[in-house]
Amino acid sequence: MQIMSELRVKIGEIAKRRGFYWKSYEIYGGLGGFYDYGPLGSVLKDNIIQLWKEHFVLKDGLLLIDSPNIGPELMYKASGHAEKFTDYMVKCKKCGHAFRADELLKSCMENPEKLDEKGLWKAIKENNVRCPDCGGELGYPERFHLMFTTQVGLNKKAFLRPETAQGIFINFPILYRLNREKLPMGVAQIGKGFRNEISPRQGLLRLREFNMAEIEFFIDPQADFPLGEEENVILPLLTREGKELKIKAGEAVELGILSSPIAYFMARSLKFLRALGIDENKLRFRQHFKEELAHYSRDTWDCEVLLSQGWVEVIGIADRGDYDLKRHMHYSGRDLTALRRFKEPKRIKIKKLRAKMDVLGPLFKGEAKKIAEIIDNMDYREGDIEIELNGKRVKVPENAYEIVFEEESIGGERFIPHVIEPSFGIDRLIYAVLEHSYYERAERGYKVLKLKPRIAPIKAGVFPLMSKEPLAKVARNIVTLLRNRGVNCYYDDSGSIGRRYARADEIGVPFCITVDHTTLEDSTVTIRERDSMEQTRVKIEELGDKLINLIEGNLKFEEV
RNA sequence: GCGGGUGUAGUCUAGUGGUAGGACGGGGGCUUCCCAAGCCUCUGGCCCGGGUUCGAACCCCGGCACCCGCACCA
Repeated sequence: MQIMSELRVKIGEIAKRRGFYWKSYEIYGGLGGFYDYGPLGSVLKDNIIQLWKEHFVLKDGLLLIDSPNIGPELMYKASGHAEKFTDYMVKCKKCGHAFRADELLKSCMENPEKLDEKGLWKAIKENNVRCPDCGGELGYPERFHLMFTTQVGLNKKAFLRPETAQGIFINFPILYRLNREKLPMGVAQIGKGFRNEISPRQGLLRLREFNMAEIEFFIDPQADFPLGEEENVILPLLTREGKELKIKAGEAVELGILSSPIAYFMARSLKFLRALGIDENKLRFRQHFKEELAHYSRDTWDCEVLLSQGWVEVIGIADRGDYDLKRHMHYSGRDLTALRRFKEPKRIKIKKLRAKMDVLGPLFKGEAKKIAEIIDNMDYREGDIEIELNGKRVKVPENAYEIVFEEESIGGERFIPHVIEPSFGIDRLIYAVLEHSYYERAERGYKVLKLKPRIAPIKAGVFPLMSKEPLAKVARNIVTLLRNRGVNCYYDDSGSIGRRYARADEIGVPFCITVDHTTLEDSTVTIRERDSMEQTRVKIEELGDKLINLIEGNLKFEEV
């Protein structure tokens, strides 16, 4: 563990010195839980997001949306966050120290977390709870919100979103239509989330403003969910009961350990992490304990990665059931259901009532039309009917309506879709990638980030062997040539060639191009591969193609 | 939020009541120089605020941040 926490320090040191990330607002003394991404970190983040989009949005055919960070209070009442994302605090009137109200009451009652503020206040008084620090009298419970509040316009209360998910749920009807009213439907959103953490520590791992990539996958709970080619992916699981197993996705579903959609997204996530360069031996899916589940969740599996601080959640795959759509339906009054189509439309014969206007007209005069409408919409019944009209009870005689047989064709039934939510913590992934990529060569504490070429912020360094003409000029031309091909590269002629390789290795540059004296004779340059430190010569005119193929993974270095 | 620790150049660090020294890095230069080579040269620092003092990087108080533990947490 000693070595592990040294690793965290080393990553943090490189991050700041070379420009991956650093604490925000340092010149004003800093602000906890906020980080800046520097020139390298921003590109690394972009590359990871780009890979995520390819891996999920493109390959799983997801609908990508982008909704606001600020949302109205009512929406967060509906989502449950306004209520559940709150803790009650009590402050000591004497020493001013603050405590969580339910914590103080734990010793004298059961389930204090279920109390509202009045209940808490009553319980504190009844049990004569005093300040644990000084014994002073405690004040009235106050809310401590894990959501940041703000105001829209003059006085409309609003929140900064704690997750991007709500922006997807509330748009379900539009998205469902855009998906041509078909399920399953996956919707993705990449953006920021905000949580006013009580104690944000550990660098990028616990931020108050963080980047997330979320998928809300809407399914019909009654429909099959085929795993396809993910069936044989081997998943490392740690169940709620503490069982550790490595098992094929398909088998885990058969044994009832996982539901199909959860197994599917585990397999997909595993492949994504592999592409990022996460060490597969330091990765597991851990099932949440019952009491650990978020208020909206019925089952959750965290994908955890072993880092210097222990196992850290980087992805959460939650079964949110129909919780969110149901709540938003209730609070907004809108229809958020989907249609489950029958294989063949059902034809049903129904008995209905139809008003006879020739009888109703003379009987009820001006009110006849309204009464007829009510009768037409009534379920089948017999005998005289009593209906309410403008607060009055009205008796409609049996002969004022007739019974008709109608045949209706019903194409399907409406239901509230269930949601599977794979949620990715981008900042945590960035940190995990850095830790898992870091190693030192035997000589002189030489530091290397073995970032995969696809996500490495800089793909190539171009060096003249000596900073002399015409070598330097040729090297500069190569930089221009590569940039025109879209390869992010840089020129460096400072210090010895070894030092330039070392600088490049430390920030994960996968390939270095060197212009030497041979170049002047036959227009070839060397490509040096970062991890093997081996070199090969290629013609300048082939350099662009070969480098791009190396970066994309279409070509292995040994094949060049 | 509680308890303990820490805060000196970009990074790591020496110093301790008389306002800072090193190493590495970074810039420029020299050396036909392929894995942090050598030489010359330049660059740059006491977390912030208040107090004690003739004088504070050092002592005291407050703040901010970081680390360890507890608690909390998607």
